Amino acid sequence: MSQLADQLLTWFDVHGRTNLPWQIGDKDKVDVYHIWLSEVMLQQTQVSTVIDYFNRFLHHFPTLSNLANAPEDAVLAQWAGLGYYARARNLHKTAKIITHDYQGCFPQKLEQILALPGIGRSTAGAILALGFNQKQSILDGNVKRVLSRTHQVKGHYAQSSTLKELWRLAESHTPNIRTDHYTQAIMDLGATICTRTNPSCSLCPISNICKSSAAQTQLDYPNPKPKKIKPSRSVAMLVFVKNSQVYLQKRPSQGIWGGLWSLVESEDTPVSITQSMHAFDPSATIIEQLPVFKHTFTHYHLHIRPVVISCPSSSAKFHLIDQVEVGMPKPVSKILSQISSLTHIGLNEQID
DNA sequence: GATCCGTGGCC
DNA sequence: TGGCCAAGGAT
Repeated sequence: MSQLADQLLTWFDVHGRTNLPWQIGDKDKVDVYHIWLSEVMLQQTQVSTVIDYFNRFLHHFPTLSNLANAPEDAVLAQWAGLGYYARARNLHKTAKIITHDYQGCFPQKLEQILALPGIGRSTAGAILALGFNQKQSILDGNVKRVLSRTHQVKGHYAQSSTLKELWRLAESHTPNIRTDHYTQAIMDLGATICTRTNPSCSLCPISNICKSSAAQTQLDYPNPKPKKIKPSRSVAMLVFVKNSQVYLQKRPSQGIWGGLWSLVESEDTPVSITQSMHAFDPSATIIEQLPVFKHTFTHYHLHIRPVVISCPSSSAKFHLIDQVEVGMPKPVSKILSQISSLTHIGLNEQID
């Protein structure tokens, strides 16, 4: 066993996290469904954010079979607000595949798991290591940070040569025994000791073999990615209102907010807004313009102008604001919560 | 290899 | 305030 793994396992026995929701299973045995769900939720998402979503999701879909048989809208509704919605759609697809192709039992071979939608190399390794104690490696953000510091790996993560070297190191350190504990341990170290800013090297169990610690260059690793300017876009969101209800439409599965229900969008110009609202309902009239606000994605800023529009003669299908059982993007639910508080357009009045 | 894909917390 | 990025994967 590598010295790093040995010292990490010793540290884990005292300082490792053991109370995360997905670490607790019946009969002291983890549930692979829970491990898989947590790993997908944790992709590019911090533990503190995931915990509430994880518990609520499991409450709605207690078993993999429940998930497979649920409507996609119900799954997306539980994912709403968590972001990266392809994860939810792929999770649902994979649940169906496991139900139909694997008799409901999670496959235990790397090639089988890698073939499932939404599961890449690192998530596959995590499922096998944490769920089945197989000797498989992971390379998530924590492991990348720990290993790039320990071994002073040059280059940023987007470079394939850097990833290749980090994967080589990750596999070289993965022990034959207690792979489950080691996998949890190196993630715990990255999350609690070897943090991105202000790492606690004095408390680190592997500082004696860490090249960055010896050279006092911890903050130089991982090397930062060259930064890019985020472009800005503008859009008007049309809130069509009728009898205390709003109009929502399901977005295509491809692209931003795929599969979620959102407002009608228009180019943010008076002419375009007018055209769009009259195309929806010739008798539509603007009730109110709410303040423009900014929503920032990973790769661009979006300036949103909500326009509240009355369309009493529309025959489209509307939704009761407080009874939307589908997934909505964060800015849309934000707009609807503002609408709900507007007393002067009658939305807070109950109707029959 | 580069880009797309969400959101929230941190400093 | 705003840039940064977190238990990545798909194309």
